[in-house]
Order: sequence, then structure tokens, then C-alpha cells
Amino acid sequence: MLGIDEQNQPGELEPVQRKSTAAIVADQLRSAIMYGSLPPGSQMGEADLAARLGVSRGPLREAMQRLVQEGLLHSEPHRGLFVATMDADDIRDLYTARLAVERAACEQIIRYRRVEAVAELTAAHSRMVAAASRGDRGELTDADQEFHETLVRGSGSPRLQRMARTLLVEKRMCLTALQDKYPADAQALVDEHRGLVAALEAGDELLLLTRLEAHMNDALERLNGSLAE
Amino acid sequence: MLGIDEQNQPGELEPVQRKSTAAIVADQLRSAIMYGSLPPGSQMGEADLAARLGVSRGPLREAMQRLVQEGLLHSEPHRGLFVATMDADDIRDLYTARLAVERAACEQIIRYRRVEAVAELTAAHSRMVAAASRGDRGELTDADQEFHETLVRGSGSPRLQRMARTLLVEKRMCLTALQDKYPADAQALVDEHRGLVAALEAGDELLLLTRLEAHMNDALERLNGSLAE
DNA sequence: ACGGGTAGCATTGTCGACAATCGACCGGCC
DNA sequence: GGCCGGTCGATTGTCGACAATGCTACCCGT
Repeated sequence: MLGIDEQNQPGELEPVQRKSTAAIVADQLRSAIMYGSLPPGSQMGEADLAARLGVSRGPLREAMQRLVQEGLLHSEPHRGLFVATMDADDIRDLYTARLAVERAACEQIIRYRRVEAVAELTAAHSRMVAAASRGDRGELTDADQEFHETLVRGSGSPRLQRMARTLLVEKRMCLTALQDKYPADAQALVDEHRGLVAALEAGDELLLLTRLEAHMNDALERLNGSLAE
Repeated sequence: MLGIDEQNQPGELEPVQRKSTAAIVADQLRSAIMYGSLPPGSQMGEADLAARLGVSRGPLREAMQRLVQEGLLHSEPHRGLFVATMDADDIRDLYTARLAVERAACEQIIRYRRVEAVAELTAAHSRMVAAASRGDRGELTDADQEFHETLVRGSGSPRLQRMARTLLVEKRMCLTALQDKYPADAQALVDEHRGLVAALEAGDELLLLTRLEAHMNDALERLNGSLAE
């Protein structure tokens, strides 16, 4: 099996893509979990997965240990590794963690990188607007995800970024699992994000944090509502 | 959102704790990094380490991939794995991340588990007092660490706990690396923690968060001061 | 003497095979 | 008929060996 997608920008010479195989495989698995290709609760047969990825079981196991550490997989010794399942408590917990991380990111941004962050976030938000106007829900969700990735990246904190990445994968996993029941309230989503950018642009920290908290609560409400079905 | 970790009562039989070898090895390595047995920047020779741990290279590599994911090791392909080094920026980042996590933990505690947390934290704090009165710096640092572990565990949030564990290992690593130059201001440390418990006991959220932030800033100051040597 | 090239060594990355463990199925016994 | 013990197949966990890569030190040419 070939087809390891690598995005090389021609002409731009960068510090060579020196990623270990385990890291590449881990990324692949993360994507598969995010987009539901490996649904929650499913067992990951090592032999099968290794064959599909074109690597041996060794590197695959190394990659899976990374995801175990992230909490995306859980291991039952001598039984196998399973994609994490999430109940209502987990979703709540996920959003308290997200709020903790993104709130800290906002504070860092306001303090050190407000102007640059506003530009980046405005761009990310316009992508959401475009997706919403086309009614493309998948693209809207992706844009939403990228918005928050951009937000945390803007903090310039490697640790917050690392935490946020895992949390966003989990969030995306939930959305994928519940996508049939998830309400398509595109306009509200776009508006909330615009509110965040506006507050940031105004440099109003209190307003920004308030809106962020409201945004998290709304998202949590939507998810829990869908889960209740 | 209740506590996950339940203390086992004697005679109460529980579902045997079966940890995979990779997890055990990872814990060992974490301890070794914390206590400076594997100093920052040092390379981890696979063959040597595997021999010392009594396992083969396979499980050892799996364990190391976990630590890479945590950010405690960084990998240079075909070169080896190295214990993470931390500069002044990293220390700052470490403390913004810690503040984010522990602040969120405090909010959760005040909301849902204030009374139990006060009891646990008081116990942890008394251990600090005892260590300080004996002038045992190592024990004091351990007690400090346990205090913050208890704090985050009190939140009942698995994700906050997972993040905090890594951050606390990094913090301990810094302290170990700088232990010669680190000022032994034991009394101030004990007082700050007592202030945290008091604010929590009073249920004064604003005061608690203010003091937590001050505590983080003080610790950061101390570390940066030591680093400047 | 200095730079370039090359051979050798050590370490990492990968793979296939063996051993241990678990769940499921089945037959026998109470 | 229901329960217990045993066996089988499948999967995971572990290991040792091979291949690939990077670093080091030496040698040679200018």
C-alpha cells in the first residue's frame, strides 16, 4: 500500500521532513479516528492494520502507544487496543479541558500576539463563512476545527498546542459519531466565532473570555442534546 | 463528574491492576527523568537501557514513544532519542500551561468537590509542613508535587490529570537540574500552599485563583532566578 | 597544512518468528 | 439440564537478527 500523502511546497526549502515512521503512522491513525474510519469502541487488529498501512507490527505498535498516551486508545493487556469510547461525562470533561486550554491561549494572545492572531483568525473565520454559505457541513466542521487550532497556535505555547490537538481530535470524533443527529445550526456557529474575533480585535479580554466560555457551553449543549437521542 | 481513582478498601477485591509492559517501562523512565537519573539532553542508548531494565528493545521503544508524545523526549530520526532540554522560554511555557490546568482544576473543585478536596489537600499540606520543619528539601519537593497532584486529581477530570502529570514531571526535572542553585525558601513555599487551602476552604473562588496565579508567578520567578546563575 | 572523500563502526529502524495469554467452543460429570 | 474442566484457534507480547542510516576518523590530493 502506497500513498502516504506528503505536502511539499515546491521551491520552498524547509528543514526536511524528518519524521519517524511511528509519527507518520500515528498521524494516520489519528485521522482515521477523527473521521470515524475507526469508530469508537472498535478493536484495532494489529496484523490487519499493519498490512493496510504497509508497515510491520513493530512501528505500528509504537504509533499506537502514542495514541494510548494521548487517551485516544485504551489498552487491555493481552486483549488488544480499542478506540476510546465517550459517554456524557467524557464529553463534559472534554469541554472543561478545552475551555482551560483555549482560555489560556486567549490570554497569551491578547498579551503578546494580538494583531497577528486577529489576521490569522479572520482568515480562518472567512473559511467558515464560505463553507456555511455553501451549506457544506463537513467543510464547516473542518473550518471550525482549523479556527481553534489557529487560536491555540497563536498562543505560541507548544504545550497548549499539544494538549489542544488531542482534545480537538476527540471533539471531531464525537461530531463524526453523532453527525446524523447533530443539528446544523451553521449560522449560530459562524456568529459565535465572529464574536470571538471581534472581542479579540477590540482587545477586550473579559469579553473574549466570556464569549469563549459561552461558546464552549453552547457546543457542549449541542453535543449533549444530540447524545440524548 | 465524580472521582475516578477510588482507594481500595482492605478485603475489597478489585479488578486486578494489569498494566502493559510498555506502561511500566514508561513510568520507570519518567521517574528517571524526574529525578535526574537521565539528565536533560542525554541520549538514551536503546541497547544499554533495555539491558538495564531487563526487557528487549521492542517494549522499550514503545515506552519511549509514549514519552515522545508527552514531550519529555524528542526524537531525531536515525540519531536517537534525547531527554528534552528546557530553556527560559520553555519554563515560562511550562508555567502558563500549569496555570491553565490547575486553575481549571480549582474551578471544578469549588463547584463540585470542595469539602473532600479540602480534606485531601490539608493532609498533603501537613506533609509539606513536616518536611519543612525537618529541613528535608527533597521530601519537601516531593510533598509539593503531591500537593499539586492531589489538587488536580480533586477536579475529577481525567484529561486535566493527564496533562498535569506531564507538566509536573517537567517541573520536577527543572528543580532537579537546578537543585544546587534553587533557593531553599521553604517557609514561603509552605505559606503559599496554606493560602491556597485556606482560600479553597473559604470557598472564595476569586481569592483562590488569584493566589494560584501568584503562586505560579513566584515559582517561575524562583526558577528563572536560578537559571540566570 | 587544509579540504574532500572514503571506509569503518556504532546506533537506530524494521522485520519475521516464537512464546504466552485469552475467549470460545465442546464434551463429560454431577 | 446445568455447570465445570479441557482443548483449540486467534491475538497479543516478546525477542533476536538483518538492513539502513549517520557519525567519526583516517587517508589522500592539492
